[in-house]
Amino acid sequence: MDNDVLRQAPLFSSLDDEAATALGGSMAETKLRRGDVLFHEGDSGDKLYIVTEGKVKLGRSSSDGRENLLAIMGPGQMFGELSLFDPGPRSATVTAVTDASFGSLSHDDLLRWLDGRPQVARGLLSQLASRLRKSNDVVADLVFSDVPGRVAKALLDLADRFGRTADDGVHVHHDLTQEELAQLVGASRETVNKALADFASRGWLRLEPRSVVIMDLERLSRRAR
Amino acid sequence: MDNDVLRQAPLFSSLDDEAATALGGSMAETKLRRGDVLFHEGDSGDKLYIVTEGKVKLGRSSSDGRENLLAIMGPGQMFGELSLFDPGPRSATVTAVTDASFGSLSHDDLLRWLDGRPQVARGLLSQLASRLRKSNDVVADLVFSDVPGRVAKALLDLADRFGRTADDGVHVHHDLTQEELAQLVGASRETVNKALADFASRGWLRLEPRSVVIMDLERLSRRAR
DNA sequence: TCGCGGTTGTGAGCCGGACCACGGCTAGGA
DNA sequence: TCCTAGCCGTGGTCCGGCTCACAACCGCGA
Repeated sequence: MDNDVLRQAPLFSSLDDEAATALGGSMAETKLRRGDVLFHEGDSGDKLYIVTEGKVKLGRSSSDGRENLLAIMGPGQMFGELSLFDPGPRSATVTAVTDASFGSLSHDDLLRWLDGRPQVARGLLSQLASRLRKSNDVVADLVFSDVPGRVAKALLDLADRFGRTADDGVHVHHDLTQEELAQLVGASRETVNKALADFASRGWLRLEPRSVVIMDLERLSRRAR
Repeated sequence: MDNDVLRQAPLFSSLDDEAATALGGSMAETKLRRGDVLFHEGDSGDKLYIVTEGKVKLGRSSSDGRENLLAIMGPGQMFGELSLFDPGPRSATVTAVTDASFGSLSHDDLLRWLDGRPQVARGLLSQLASRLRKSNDVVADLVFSDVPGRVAKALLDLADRFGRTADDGVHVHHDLTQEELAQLVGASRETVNKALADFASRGWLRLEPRSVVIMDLERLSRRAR
């Protein structure tokens, strides 16, 4: 396993080298191609995954087939922890949006790890707490903001995590289709497209396939609030 | 502190008597009257609270003053844990919906407790995981369901936690005004009122002030999905 | 007893955004 | 090289739900 990437994960950042190496040793590696599904909502399974390369989407679908994305996860981020501590089927489907690889850890291995190392438990708790805070923020956005506002916020979040600053703006290769972006903000593809077109016509950003270049972070942030 | 109520809290249910008594000993007690605020969104503070009596609402408000309720908490339920593990200001305002009392535990006391007792850490993790799962469900409902559907779901949840079954139906003294119910499901007071009136006219429930009697759980559940 | 603030019931009008229907564009496979 | 499948851009229509407006009601304190 690639220790450097593991160390990016908030969960492991506080571990000393020996501990990180030992934990890395008990992890298995998985690889996926764009579009491949790692597991489906409703599946059983108790593995925890950490993205080492690429991006995945966590999604759920309604009874009539519509989709909603809970999150996009990139290198260093962790998912699947719900099934570890709140037993039950997987609550979301995980699909690769780019070719991607992961380290995985089983329930048993992790629990063995937890008992001796209170700082790992502390790390997991703060990880979950921060996820919960974010999820509550998403709820507030759905209630308070309109679609353009939510699109702006999503772009800023993606820029924060995946953006590279250049002299013509922040390049964000989010790797999402507008359809996926729409599912992420809980809106229709058409409405999201119109919001993006509007932002572009104001000169706040430039659209590229599966990618945007943000030219005016300031105004975009204001629109997000 | 009242040990019996503490034992209802999932967090403490697995503790033996000695441990529960010891933890109870380090807790302080707080009481509030209906309408009183325990703390505001944005306040600093690192206390964890457990409701021993009554109900509270956790809410956040938008910049333009509108409100949104994240949850209603009753006896045995815990809140304020976010500030424990994800340092930062309180993310919601907590207000008493009925006269209420709480036990509280400080950050330091809890951490002292955590180190020696892996099963408490396990309990906290599963508590947070379950909260996260619920929060994700709320997001899905906001995206997929219409207002009557969300109202039905909220009533069923309240019935599950606070309802008493009698021969004329399940009596749910939720203690919420229709305004508060509306904030809980992310809709306007008027729309919620119309949804309730519609359910009542179909004979699924009977409306009473700050309370409902559910007469047809079956159909209400179907409407919720 | 009489207001009076907070709550509940209900109608009218308007608007954001979903849904539908295209047409153009691009990339990848035969 | 063309053909096809997925994307992307953009109009038109319609409807759920928000806002506004007002009336009835209930309990409570002066």
